[in-house]
Amino acid sequence: MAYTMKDVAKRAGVSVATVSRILNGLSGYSEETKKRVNQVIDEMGYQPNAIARGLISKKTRTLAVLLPEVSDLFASEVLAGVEEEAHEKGYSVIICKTAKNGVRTMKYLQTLRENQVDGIIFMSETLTKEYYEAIRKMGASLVLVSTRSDYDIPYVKVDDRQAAYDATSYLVEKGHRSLGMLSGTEGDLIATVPRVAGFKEALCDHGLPAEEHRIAYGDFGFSSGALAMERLLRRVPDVEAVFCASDEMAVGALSLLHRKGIKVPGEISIIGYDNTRAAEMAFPPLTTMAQPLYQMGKKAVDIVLGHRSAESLLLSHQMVERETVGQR
Amino acid sequence: MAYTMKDVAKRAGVSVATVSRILNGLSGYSEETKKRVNQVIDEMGYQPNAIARGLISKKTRTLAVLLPEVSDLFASEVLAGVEEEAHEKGYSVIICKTAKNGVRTMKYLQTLRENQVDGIIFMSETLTKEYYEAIRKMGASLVLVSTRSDYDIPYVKVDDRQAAYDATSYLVEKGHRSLGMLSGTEGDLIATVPRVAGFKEALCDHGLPAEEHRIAYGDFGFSSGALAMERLLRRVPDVEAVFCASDEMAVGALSLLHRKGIKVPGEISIIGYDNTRAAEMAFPPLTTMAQPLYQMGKKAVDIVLGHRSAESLLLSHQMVERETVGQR
DNA sequence: CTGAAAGCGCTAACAA
DNA sequence: TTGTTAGCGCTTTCAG
Repeated sequence: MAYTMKDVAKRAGVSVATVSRILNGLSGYSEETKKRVNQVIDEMGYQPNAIARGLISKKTRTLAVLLPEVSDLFASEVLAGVEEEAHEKGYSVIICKTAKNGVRTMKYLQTLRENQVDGIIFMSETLTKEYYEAIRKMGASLVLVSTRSDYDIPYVKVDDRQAAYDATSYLVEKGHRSLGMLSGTEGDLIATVPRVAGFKEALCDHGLPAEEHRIAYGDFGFSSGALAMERLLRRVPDVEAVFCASDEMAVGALSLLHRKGIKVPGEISIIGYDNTRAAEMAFPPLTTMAQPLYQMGKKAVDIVLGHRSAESLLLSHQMVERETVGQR
Repeated sequence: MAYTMKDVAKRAGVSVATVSRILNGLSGYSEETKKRVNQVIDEMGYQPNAIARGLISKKTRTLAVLLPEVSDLFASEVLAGVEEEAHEKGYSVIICKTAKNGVRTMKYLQTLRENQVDGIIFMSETLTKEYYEAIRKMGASLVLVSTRSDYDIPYVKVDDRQAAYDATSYLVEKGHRSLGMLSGTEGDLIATVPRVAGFKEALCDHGLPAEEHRIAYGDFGFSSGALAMERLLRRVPDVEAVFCASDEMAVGALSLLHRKGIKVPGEISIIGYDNTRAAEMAFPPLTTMAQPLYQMGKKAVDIVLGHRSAESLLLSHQMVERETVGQR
């Protein structure tokens, strides 16, 4: 059995109250007793029990991250940022895979409540009313990452419409005139609609055709990227450059193009989105519209801990030029 | 303020002991009171407080995973398995990035002790005496993933030497005679030495040259793969097939080969290790020696929870044939 | 400057 | 079948 505060108190010849004060840096003891108590603590190798502390303080110094999928390049990059910042601030982080499943998510929310987590970081999904209510009731603070909601909840994300607009414009500036897009899940209000809007808007503003058939939908994944690219090729045989809604889809497209013997960027230019590790590992290295994923994770923690006045953050996107976009 | 058991007891006209019994499925109450209490619980939306429960039971139903890096294809795949199995068993999982740093690791271990985690899953690193002692003192159960130690601690991993042996033999069977290896960090007892040994052994058994200069060391990462491949090419210009100690290094090699205009598998065959997502996303899709990463995560949880009698598990590796190895 | 004592919300003897 | 009560290890008044 590990030592308790009582043991320390007894051995140091003081009361537990005094030990507690010293441990918590409060006032109310002499330098002398402090020294003595600290010495005893070292001798005994005493460590406070965070559970007991949490029972009283109602604070557990624990955060939870809810994400659709753990083994996902996008998510794990953000997660890395969360872990780092939380660690620096002295918090632990619990991971919860929602699998975009309502029942599973609610079950997690219940566990989190029982475990009294202090804050929740909710990623890449729509916050339903049910989720929102559950979180509100448990009294945890909340921040959204890469999504937003109608409720007044702080979020940290990139301006997707603008980023898509900029990526598309970049392609146009490189001289491409027949553009196409490999989009994410059709109808996805969070990650698809704004990007499609940005894509079309950029084309319109540049006086280029923006018909619906220039957009091939997928699901953000690698295979869907290859499939969507194939469809796009059929529908727009003269396509010169393609904006992809995720790096994974872009890499899928690259793969298909390789297979067909179509040169990138020689014949077709490809631009990705996210700047996950997949982008640097692609061949040729993928030019992409970067989201500051790691930073987003760190900022989310700052916000959820209230160090950043619960303000939403629109982080800036950035073009990362590698080798899949050519000049025409 | 959320309701407590006392509130429920009062409202249902029973004692807290009875409520507790009902909640924990113990015996000692009539069907009638059970019904009434449960109804009150629903009405009030009462939820037990796991912190208070943990204070008494000394069990928190929380597991921790210690890994060198969060945003790593290998680690996140294992992590996904851990999360899934833990969730099924009703446990939460805390992530701790060690960054292969002793101070950081010890700090985490202290936090974990204060938070009374029930079990620790320690991944891909050497368990130092210091770590071991700390974990033993806190009384958490422990399991090693993708590593092992001199202490008698259960582990779940693949037989690296054998897997490397098999991968190399596969290359030989395909008719390749001048082989090379892109290895991980030189001297790494866990992930490098056994694989190098397996590689050499296979070559010897097949009567092929296995000189040290056929092995180029890197650090398991993408860039180091490209660099190592370049070195290997200089040292063994006629190399026909290369066994890589990780998929990332293999993809790095692929990248360099593309750049040099060397055809894979036409001129050189490449085989990876791990079967992470990088393998399927590579071009050409990477043939690789798969480790059952997700399964390893799940098994680790089973072991650490004692559902598997603290037995070590040597999971079987498996060749995943894709398109980077040719017949000669 | 220090200690006694009352909880935090729950479990588990021990009684009844 | 039920209730009473003594803690779990700690924080925090309130006295001294």
